[in-house]
Amino acid sequence: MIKNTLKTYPLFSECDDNFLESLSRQANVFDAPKNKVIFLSQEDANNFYILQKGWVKLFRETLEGTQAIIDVIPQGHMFGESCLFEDDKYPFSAEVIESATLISLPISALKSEIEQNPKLAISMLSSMARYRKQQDKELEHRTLQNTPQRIGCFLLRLVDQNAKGPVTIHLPYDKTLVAMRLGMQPETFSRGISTLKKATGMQVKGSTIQLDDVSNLAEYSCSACSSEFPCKSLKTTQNF
Amino acid sequence: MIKNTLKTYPLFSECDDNFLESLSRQANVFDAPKNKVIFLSQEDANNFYILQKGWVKLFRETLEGTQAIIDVIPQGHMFGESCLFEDDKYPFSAEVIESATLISLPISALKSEIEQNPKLAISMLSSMARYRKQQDKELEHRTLQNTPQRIGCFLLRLVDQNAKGPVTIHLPYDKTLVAMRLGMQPETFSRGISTLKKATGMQVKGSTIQLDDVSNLAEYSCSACSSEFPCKSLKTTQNF
DNA sequence: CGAGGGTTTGAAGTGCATCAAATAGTGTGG
DNA sequence: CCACACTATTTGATGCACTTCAAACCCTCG
Repeated sequence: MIKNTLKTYPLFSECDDNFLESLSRQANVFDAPKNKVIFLSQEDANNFYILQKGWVKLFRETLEGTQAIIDVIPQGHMFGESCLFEDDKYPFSAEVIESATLISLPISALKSEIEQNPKLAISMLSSMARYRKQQDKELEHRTLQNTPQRIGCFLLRLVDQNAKGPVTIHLPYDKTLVAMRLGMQPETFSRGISTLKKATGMQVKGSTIQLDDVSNLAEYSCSACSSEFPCKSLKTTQNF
Repeated sequence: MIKNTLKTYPLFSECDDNFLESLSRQANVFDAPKNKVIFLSQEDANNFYILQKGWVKLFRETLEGTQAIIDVIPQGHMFGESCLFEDDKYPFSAEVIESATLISLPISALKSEIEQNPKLAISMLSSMARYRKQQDKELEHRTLQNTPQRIGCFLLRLVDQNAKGPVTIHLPYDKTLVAMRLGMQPETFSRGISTLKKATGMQVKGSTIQLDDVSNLAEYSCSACSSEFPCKSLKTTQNF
């Protein structure tokens, strides 16, 4: 039941049943295989999406074809809702990178409800503020951290921030994509990982990483960041 | 009259006189000299500010003291309002870099009005969406453009996007600060400018730059960007 | 005029990208 | 279950871009 799914989202927590009812009637659930393009940058933005399963990357590319990964969307998150108050074109392209199940929802419905329901507007504001903070941090990292540190920081965001003792991390998707996501080449990522191994004693096997203790890694990565380790300001919970 | 100043802001355009009246009674206008710190990162966020005159930089720093410039605020813009829906701490520090006149306004007043006035909430959403788009672009530039291109892009944003023929650009503040703002060293900035001179034939004298035509520069810089020149998605008008 | 900050220039080093090739890993059909 | 094909990842070698350190230059302002 889509309505119940919607209800679990903080963004919709303050919405009444009527609206959710009507929204779910306009919803469209579909599967999409790897490499399927959901929408292209500059297309008319009619829908936003909830990613129920799989992974989706958001990106832009230059005329020469070089890509900049804007974000990689994890299961359970929304995307494409951001163009709400812009020019009604998607500001980036979206492509499935791990076969996915998606719900598409009309932006127009969200927009009109926001205009009528102040609580939804507030939720939307919170959600955007949260996102903004992350982006902000991302930019800082590009300025202050070198590549191994950025990788370390990425890994730390994948673990429970309060974990004590040994932890196991699974890279959520391709190393190549992680590299792009962090704004570096795959080769650089690979070398960065080995630097981290030497510097922090972490164990790597395929896409599984073991740490005796997060503190080594935290110290290594967070020394070049404005916030110290238990890094509240970063994506730890659901965004929307 | 502060109320009238407030009225000129798109953010407040939909607000009624009562609110603006009460807001301006809580306003505090003051001058601040260069290097004056307005607030520090992580301080309790009680006020947001309108910069009537001068320049203010927003930044964060690591324990070691390296700074990352988040943004440089031009005359007429607001700052500090972004923490509205966060943890009520400023996420960055603010410092005057060109002697300034500021209006401080209580965040609490804005917050409660947003909760009551859906139109204000919508304005706020638009404003955040606009900002988000810029940040987004900024991040892309760090990924795709090299330093001279980034400088060129910065210069292009200072000219009328539809200008034909020769244009004169004045750097709005210190070259050193421009460099930091673009995430590079002053030396790199200086060398980047000479590269641009050679590549596009622009004339530089102190902080004044002359171009016979923007098209050369646009071609040089925008080839490594996902959007082409008359670059709508970037800061050209007032943000808030 | 002289002091001090901003800016440029030079020389050297580092980090990341690029190109090329080897290796590991995965899925396929036989 | 193996061999092959294909892709992801690692490794090596090299080059360029940016930083760093140092010094000169320039400009402004008392």
